[in-house]
Amino acid sequence: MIQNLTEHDRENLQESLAKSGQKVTPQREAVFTVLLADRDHPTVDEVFNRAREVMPGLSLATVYNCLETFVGCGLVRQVNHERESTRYCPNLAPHAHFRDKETGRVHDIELPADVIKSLRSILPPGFDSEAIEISFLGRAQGGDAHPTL
Amino acid sequence: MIQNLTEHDRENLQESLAKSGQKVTPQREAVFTVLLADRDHPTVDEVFNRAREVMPGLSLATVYNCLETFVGCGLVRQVNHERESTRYCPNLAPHAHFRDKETGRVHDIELPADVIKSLRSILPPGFDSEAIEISFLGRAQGGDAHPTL
DNA sequence: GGTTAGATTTTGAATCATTCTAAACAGGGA
DNA sequence: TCCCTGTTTAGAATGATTCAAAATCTAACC
Ligand SMILES: [Mn+2]
Ligand SMILES: [Mn+2]
Ligand SMILES: [Zn+2]
Ligand SMILES: [Zn+2]
Repeated sequence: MIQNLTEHDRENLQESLAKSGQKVTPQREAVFTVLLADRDHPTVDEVFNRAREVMPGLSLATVYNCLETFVGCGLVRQVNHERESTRYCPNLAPHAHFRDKETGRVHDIELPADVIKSLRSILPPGFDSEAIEISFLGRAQGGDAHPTL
Repeated sequence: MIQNLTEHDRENLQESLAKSGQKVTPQREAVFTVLLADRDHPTVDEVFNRAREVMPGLSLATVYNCLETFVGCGLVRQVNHERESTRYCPNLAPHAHFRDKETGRVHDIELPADVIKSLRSILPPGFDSEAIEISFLGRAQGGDAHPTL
């Protein structure tokens, strides 16, 4: 069931879009709502199908457009694994991703500042990095008592 | 100019293939030679074009087949960045990748054991990782005095 | 209230890396 | 030589994403 955005989330959406001269539209609001509802790193198709439940006329191209817009605004991150469909993540805190080989599910893994620092430190002089992507592949046993939920 | 494989590299190829019941073929040897000649993380098309110089009848499908075989044998790694074409890397040492935003080139970054350890340590209990991928995005100024060359 | 310019959405076609299929090919025994 | 099996090949198919053009919406202005 898709809840509406909280006042806070709506403002966040509104302001982030405004910064790049763009507006809140019903489609953007629906797509953003879907992303915040289940932070399970959905693919475009998954977002599309979820959003259509509440906005039947929504088109796939619009979902692509909205997600691209959000990435441009810094509202969400793309998450890629090999050449599978791109997934989308509204968690803006620095974090790595863990892909469960068995379920295919993607989990967020908190990334402490000192680990980021130790990673940056392996770069030879002259290498200036503005983004680091870290992904684990393996199995996540047991329940879901982790940051994703 | 594409050199032949060293005796050592040929044996490595032969034995790795043999382990999974496969043989050295002229096509596989050509593709492997190309991978070892310039460790610049070529795409399939780049491998194809380089290999054709020495084996004009080679087909693109065969390059895909050979590379898939090598990945299966553990002879090479795939390197992906977002949804760009997959690149191939014959460096089997644990290493991260640095993508230069300006040139598009991919550089190998040595990955010390203690950094790997500190990364594993951020996984919550129950998360068992068998592979970690790390990629930096940024600019690599200056010469090429780094592990790639 | 109507008009208009610009942004947004929609549909359907195009792209393109990759995978698939089925037919040739190779080569080491029987 | 003939067969068996793995390999290669050409071309078709796939599928996520992007593109192009027309339709729709919105907000500002008259
Ligand atoms: Mn889980
Ligand atoms: Mn360089
Ligand atoms: Zn995430
Ligand atoms: Zn590499």
